[in-house]
Amino acid sequence: MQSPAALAALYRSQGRKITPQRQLLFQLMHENDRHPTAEALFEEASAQMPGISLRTVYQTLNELAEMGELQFIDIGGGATRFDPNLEDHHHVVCTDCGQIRDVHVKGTAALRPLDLEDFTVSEVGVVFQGVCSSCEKSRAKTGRSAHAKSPALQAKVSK
Amino acid sequence: MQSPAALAALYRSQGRKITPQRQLLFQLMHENDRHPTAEALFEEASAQMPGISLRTVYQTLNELAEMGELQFIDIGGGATRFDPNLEDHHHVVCTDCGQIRDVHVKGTAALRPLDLEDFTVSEVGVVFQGVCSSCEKSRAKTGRSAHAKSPALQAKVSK
DNA sequence: TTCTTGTTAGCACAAATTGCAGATTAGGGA
DNA sequence: TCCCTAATCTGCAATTTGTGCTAACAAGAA
Repeated sequence: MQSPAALAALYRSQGRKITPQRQLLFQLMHENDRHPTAEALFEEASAQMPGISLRTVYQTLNELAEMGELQFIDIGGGATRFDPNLEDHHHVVCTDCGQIRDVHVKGTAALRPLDLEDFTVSEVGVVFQGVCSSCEKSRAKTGRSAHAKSPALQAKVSK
Repeated sequence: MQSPAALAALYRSQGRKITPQRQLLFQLMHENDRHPTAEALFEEASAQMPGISLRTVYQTLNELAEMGELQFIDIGGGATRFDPNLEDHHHVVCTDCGQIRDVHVKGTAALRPLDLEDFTVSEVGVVFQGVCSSCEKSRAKTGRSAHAKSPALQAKVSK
């Protein structure tokens, strides 16, 4: 997404108001590359602006998504996460801790869906699943294997 | 996933019981390639076995997933969908109606994540987004554009 | 038949997100 | 600067999706 200032200008140009809540959220999102959930962002925001409503966070995220300034990513695991990175990129998910990282991927242009008729493809998303190094380490210690469970259980694990 | 008969044998070999509810669900899942949600499957099942519990559907799906007989897919849009197709395949999502289709994809082996250190990749998933032909048609008629909205709204749209 | 163990059904409950309505406030205009 | 009004924010109820718990059940073993 764009800088907080640019977003403010964009908002103003659409007759929307620049409230302190929005400014704070623009700021927090702009400097965040960890794909937080609405809840997580709400907590960060609350620290700086006690009293801000979770409802407002959701509302602002939805606005920004509609304006194309961020995208939602939903790779399993309960809550929707948002991604302010507008570059052409993809994601890596640790099946152990649920962490999501951005990656640039080479070779996506060569991907060819076979037997796909009657469908106009506009976008391609690639998700790599695996284990991050810190989970790898703790797994080696405890000797436990990946705890892939039901969707909801994964959600809990990923917190 | 395997045939209903094979599943029954597998269940039996694990000391699990073959109840009428399970038999019905095996059947329905086996012949379904539309990636239904638990709710959708519940409705199909209810038609043939009034009184079956949604709880039982969830339970059976979770069992099968644990046994590796089906996988959950979560491509945004509210409810988790399940996929009885165990072959190496990927998915196509219509951003208009939410329909999910299976596709085989050529070129995944050549995908290379760049700048990805400290991570052991074990699986790669590819999702193509676009518009299916029937949505394309109705869109042409009504002249409306894709209604990509908030995650929850997409969920509703996809029903 | 009776016991044992795995299952089902149903309801309460939890998490994530939205709908609604009344209280507030940003910002343009007098 | 002050005022007015549409846009916002908040809090809470409601919704959706899925799980925990437990009493009633069912089927095979003893």
